[in-house]
Amino acid sequence: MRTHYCGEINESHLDQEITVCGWVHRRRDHGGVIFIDLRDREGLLQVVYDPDTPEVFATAERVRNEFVLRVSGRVRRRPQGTENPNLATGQIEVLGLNLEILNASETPPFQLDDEDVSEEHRLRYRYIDLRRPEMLQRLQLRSQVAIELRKYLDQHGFLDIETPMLTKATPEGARDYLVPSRTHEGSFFALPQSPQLFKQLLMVSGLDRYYQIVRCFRDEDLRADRQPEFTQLDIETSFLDEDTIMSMMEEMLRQVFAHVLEVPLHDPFPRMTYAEAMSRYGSDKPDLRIPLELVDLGDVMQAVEFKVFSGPARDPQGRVAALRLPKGGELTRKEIDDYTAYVAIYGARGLAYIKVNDTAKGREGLQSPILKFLPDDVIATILQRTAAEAGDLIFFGADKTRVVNESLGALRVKLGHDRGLVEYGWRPLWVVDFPMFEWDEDAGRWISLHHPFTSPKEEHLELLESDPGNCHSRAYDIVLNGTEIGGGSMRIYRETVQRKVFKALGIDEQEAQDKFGFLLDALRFGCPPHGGIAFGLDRLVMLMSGAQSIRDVMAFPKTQTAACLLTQAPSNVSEAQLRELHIKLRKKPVSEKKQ
RNA sequence: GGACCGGUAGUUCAGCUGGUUAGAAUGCCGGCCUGUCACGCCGGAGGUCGCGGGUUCGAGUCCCGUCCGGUCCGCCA
Repeated sequence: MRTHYCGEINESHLDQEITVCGWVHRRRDHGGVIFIDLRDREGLLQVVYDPDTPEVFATAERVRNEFVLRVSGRVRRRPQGTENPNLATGQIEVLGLNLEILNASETPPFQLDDEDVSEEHRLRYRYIDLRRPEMLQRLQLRSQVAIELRKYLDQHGFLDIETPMLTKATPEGARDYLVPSRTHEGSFFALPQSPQLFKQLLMVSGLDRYYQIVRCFRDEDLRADRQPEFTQLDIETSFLDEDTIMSMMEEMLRQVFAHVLEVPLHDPFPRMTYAEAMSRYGSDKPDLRIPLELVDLGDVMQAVEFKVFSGPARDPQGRVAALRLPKGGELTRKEIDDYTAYVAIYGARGLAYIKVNDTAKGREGLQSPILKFLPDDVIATILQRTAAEAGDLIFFGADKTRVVNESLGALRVKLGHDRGLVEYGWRPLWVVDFPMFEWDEDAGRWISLHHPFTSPKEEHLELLESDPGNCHSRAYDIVLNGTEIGGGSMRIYRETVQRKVFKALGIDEQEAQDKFGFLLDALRFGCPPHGGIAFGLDRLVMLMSGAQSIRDVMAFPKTQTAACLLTQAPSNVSEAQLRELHIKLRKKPVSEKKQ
């Protein structure tokens, strides 16, 4: 019978006899007594065994680290001078009167108080890694966040409705995880990339406020914030417009942050158009904690002799922009070279810069290999627009707009972190007014920026055919401290509009019918105007817990090659299993990986 | 598909321009210690240097390949 958690015992239990269960965090012998620090998910409690109880003392001597114990004893104040201020339970201890070894343990593969254990070992022995207080707290936080989200949504009339895990492959978007059908030879289910279409169908049904905390699957390469299976808070509503949905979602997040972290978030969250975000930050998910901004210089660079600048300045697809780094004059040549290499990752062919020594002296107060290419009036404009001060460094990007945005946008974030410019706090932001499409060079067609079910702006409906590139959508993303934690949109609810969007995407009638016939059908049977949003729960909890990767807020994450080190999945299966699924392997599977 | 970093006792790491018996800390085992709590002291065990090949009189170290872990680009409607 468990009566208490170790970490819960406090002065209110003084002189009481209590029973706790837990793992031996550390056993020490000293002065003829045995000290056992017993650990559970709530914390540590020190239990003392002395030779006055010889039988129990003998058992205590057999105890090793990570043994599982049930301990009974009397709570007492620690003797004067032996209190441990580092422990929540450090003022009291338990005089052990009984001791049951529930299970022994081998020496664990790594020490729980070692913070530098490789992730490989942590994942291989995840069940031990999760014993660490840091990991337990993250999972507890995750649970609290989920509860607060559910509470808010329940109070606002949302229904939690489950949708299929075995569903239909989607032609657009990420790669699907496929599941072969045994009963339909040669056919496959796909695991859902998101429940997008099912939640829209629920709107057709009149379940006008839906939510689900749901696993989603995407067979794409991994990142620190991307796992092949991840959890989404999926939401859809009918008859509400985007302003209403956004303010409702804001309120939900404010409530979660207030209740879980006791942190107030802005009210309301600021909003910014996609165009402004790209222009000022080179990113559609700007980290507003970093006080650096891109400044456009295309207009003044068109006439300069320096082709590196004038070329992109004259190119309608090009951009010339500056990024001022306060006190950047301190950077060494090596550091600047490193940043040049850094922006090269994003396709930038160089990283021009000007060191500002004295703003009053004009050209003479500056230092840069490119100065000789720039006339005085251009230099004056640069200094004026960037608001440069003595000691600053101004970086330049000049290339295709996409390359300038990605490279300077990434540089801005890196400089912010490297130079300690990231401000403390939470900076949520709505990004709105996205383009419907972007041009895919390789495919030679337009593709959805959001997804094919996103509604175009009413006033842009005609542009679907005449000028898709300038057609904007009713989509909105929510960004927190530079991480996209959610995205949503008003959906298409009229069949004719949906057909036009498919057409703009190069999906012909036949394919539209094959892949999305059920949706087009549904839209004909009284589909209400609707819209929603989906939050990345892992990313949200990662930010709230200060973790560096979503793996740290998932109990059993996968490695970068999408493998599970704990179970050794994926693995080979028997010939018989494959035969039932009508699958023939072309090659013999590679032999099992070594342990 | 690509770039970069890493892989050496159980764990975290050091190991220089190649050199003879591969080290430290911690953990583990044994002994000592009358209140420890990162206890302390003494002793001990513990290694296919990820794997394969090559260069060399000689490889943990250099070269090639490969596997694994990580960060990133591409990819992620």
